[in-house]
Amino acid sequence: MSVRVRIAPSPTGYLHVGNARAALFNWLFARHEGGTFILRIDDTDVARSDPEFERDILDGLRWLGLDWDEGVGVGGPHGSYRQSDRFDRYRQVAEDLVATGRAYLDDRSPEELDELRRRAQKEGKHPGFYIRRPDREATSGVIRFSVPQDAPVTFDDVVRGEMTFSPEVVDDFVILRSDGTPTYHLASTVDDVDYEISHVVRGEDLLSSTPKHILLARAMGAVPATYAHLPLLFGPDGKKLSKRHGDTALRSYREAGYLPEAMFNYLALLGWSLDAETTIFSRQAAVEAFELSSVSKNPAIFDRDKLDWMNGEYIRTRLTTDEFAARARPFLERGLTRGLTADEWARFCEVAALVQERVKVLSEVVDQVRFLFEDEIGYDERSWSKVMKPGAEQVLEEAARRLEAVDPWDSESIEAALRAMLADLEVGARKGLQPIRVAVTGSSVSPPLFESLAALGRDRTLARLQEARRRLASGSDDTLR
RNA sequence: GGCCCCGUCGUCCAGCGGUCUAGGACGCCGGCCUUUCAAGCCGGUAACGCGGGUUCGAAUCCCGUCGGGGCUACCA
Repeated sequence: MSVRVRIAPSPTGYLHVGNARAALFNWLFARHEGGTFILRIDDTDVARSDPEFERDILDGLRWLGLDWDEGVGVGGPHGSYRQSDRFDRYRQVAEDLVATGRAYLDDRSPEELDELRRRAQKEGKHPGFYIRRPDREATSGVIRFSVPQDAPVTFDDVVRGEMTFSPEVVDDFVILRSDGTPTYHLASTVDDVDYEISHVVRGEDLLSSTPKHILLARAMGAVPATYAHLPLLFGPDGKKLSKRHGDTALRSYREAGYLPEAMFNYLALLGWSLDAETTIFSRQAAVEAFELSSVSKNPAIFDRDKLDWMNGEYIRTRLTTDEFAARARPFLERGLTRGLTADEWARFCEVAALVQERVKVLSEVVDQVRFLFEDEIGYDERSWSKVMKPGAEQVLEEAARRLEAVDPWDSESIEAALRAMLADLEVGARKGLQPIRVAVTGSSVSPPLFESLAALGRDRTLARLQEARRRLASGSDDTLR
């Protein structure tokens, strides 16, 4: 039997990293098995669904490199892959189930239902214990699936092993709302059956719903899919990853300048490993090694620190300097809130290699090179007070004098001139170079000095040394930032 | 409350009865390198929740316990 898996996000929010990971595992499984990866949009919640979210989901999956073979955006042999287009089909299934006695119309009020739940709770039973087919016949209301009470539901979960649920804890769940729209359980299961999904690979939060899906599929006369429940993703507090934890939208990582390759690699490691040693691996290597059955059962905490490290690793070892510069450019221009001129772009490219090994995310680039593009740099107060000690004035003056004469204006000549100055003044590199760094870049932290000056250009360098000296002389703090 | 899942360093992952004085990665700490910051290199810190079994032998199997989590809607 060929493998057909799907990811079925509901467009009620931006693509969540948890869903992205579920998509990733489905994709890995499909690619490893030579199967089919399907994208379906579960928009049965018409009120909360929004096309913007659907677009975000598609963009996010593409960004991660998870291409799908069938589904929204690419089509396929099953017609629409959007559930809102299939409401008639779901309604038909629900009605058929009623006709064959496997489901029933229920017009009990919320109050009556609540009462039944309370009673069950009080008796220490499952809340749905008393919510079964009532004696009276209804002619309107919701349609509930009638859970057969004669046998437990057993299935073999690929990651968790054999699961058994006794029928009294599976409630007679609603499959069709009173307004005629299907619930998730119905729509999802009908689609899994209709689209011949072989494996349902999803989050563990749906583990307890699985008996419902199996029962429904069987009632439709189908063989239920094989199920595999992935461990959940937690925030640092050990709770299911949610908005409270900050960035749960994949797009925010994309916008912060994480590389899709790094994100892919990191996500793959949450609940799976290629082997005992390997941390960094390619998509291809992951596809080759992936086994659904070796997915971990433990929930995983999303660790931003490790992601940051990994992204830095990808930036500095998997990207050529040209690639880095090109990928950094949009982030740089956004940070600067303007486009770069050809001259400025060249200036950036001069120091790109040095910046490349210093950033963890692309959005940090602008902080490293802002001094190259903005004249009003201001001075970081702490940096200033740390280096502008007695003797700094002399260093700045001397540096200016010597830099004026440097020819050609490149990092080698600049370094030679400044090192000669250090020797003549008999000051160490730390003491002699830091004031220059702060004067020119505004901060005691910057890319290497000589290359920075070379990229900045002689005129700007001299002007900044001049400005720093003026400020030093006046004792003014008007340029502090 | 009911049902279900999970339990190895702070975090992620390895370990599938002996090779474990428990391995890798992030983080953290220290050192080296060094014009700052990074990076790099070297070294270190740190875990089998607890209690019973089973077994010649358990991180690995079983039971209990404790802890964490999920579900419990006319959301998905």
